[in-house]
Amino acid sequence: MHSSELLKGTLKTLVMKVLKEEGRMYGYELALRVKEISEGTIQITEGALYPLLHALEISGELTTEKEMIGKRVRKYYQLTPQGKKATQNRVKELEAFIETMRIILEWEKGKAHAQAT
Amino acid sequence: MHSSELLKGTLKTLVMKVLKEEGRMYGYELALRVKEISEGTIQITEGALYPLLHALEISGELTTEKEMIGKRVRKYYQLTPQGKKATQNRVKELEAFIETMRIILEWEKGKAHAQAT
DNA sequence: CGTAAATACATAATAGTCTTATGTATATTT
DNA sequence: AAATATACATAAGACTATTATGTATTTACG
Repeated sequence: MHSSELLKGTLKTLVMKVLKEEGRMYGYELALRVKEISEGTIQITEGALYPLLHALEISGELTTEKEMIGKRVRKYYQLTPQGKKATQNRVKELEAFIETMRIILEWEKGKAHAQAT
Repeated sequence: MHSSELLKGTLKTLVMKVLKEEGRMYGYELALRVKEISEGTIQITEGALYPLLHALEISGELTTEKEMIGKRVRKYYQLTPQGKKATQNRVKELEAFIETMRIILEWEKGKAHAQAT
């Protein structure tokens, strides 16, 4: 289980990335999938997930559809074209950030590091 | 320049890591070094840096020494043994988290990914 | 020489993001 | 029958960073 403070700032990107790959998901499913892919190390809490999804809907990055499963409402989310573009940009940004993190974590005083070109 | 929200949660680890490598630094120097190593993409603001250093001092992870440079006070920071251990743990945690991020970013629906063993 | 930029510290107000707690309700497992 | 899982939602609170503000010295530039 990763320290939760590390998740800050990356959660939105993760959710959007998974949604982009899956195409269409409901909230609970999304949380389970992230947990599964991360091998149990990332558990999205409901208090983080639902407000995040609502915010993405308001900003036009995803649309929702309600479905009745028995007597229960299930809310499916799907990225809009705008949301897909935003996801791509966010993913690129996160990849670049991760690369920077690696450079710093591998950095040692006085040692020059090779650069990927 | 990385989106600042990504920095949340990783800043403390970065600062401690750099301090561990350098051994002894003052705040301004630390901010410049991080900027330098990250090739300008991470700029620690003063409002984040100084409170962070103060908090690390209070929790016993670093000690400070004041030096007069001309008429100006300069405050040097140095990790305590406890701080060095904490840094190692944090670095390991961040590395594991980064690995998880990579797994998710590389994950595509229906594609199984090889695992490092 | 005077002004801007850099050096060097610090803190307060504010914003953003997540956790924890709470609430509701149905479905499944033990 | 009770506990757990499913499935949504929101409010209170904590934490972390930004932006703004403040002070003061030193260096660079025109």
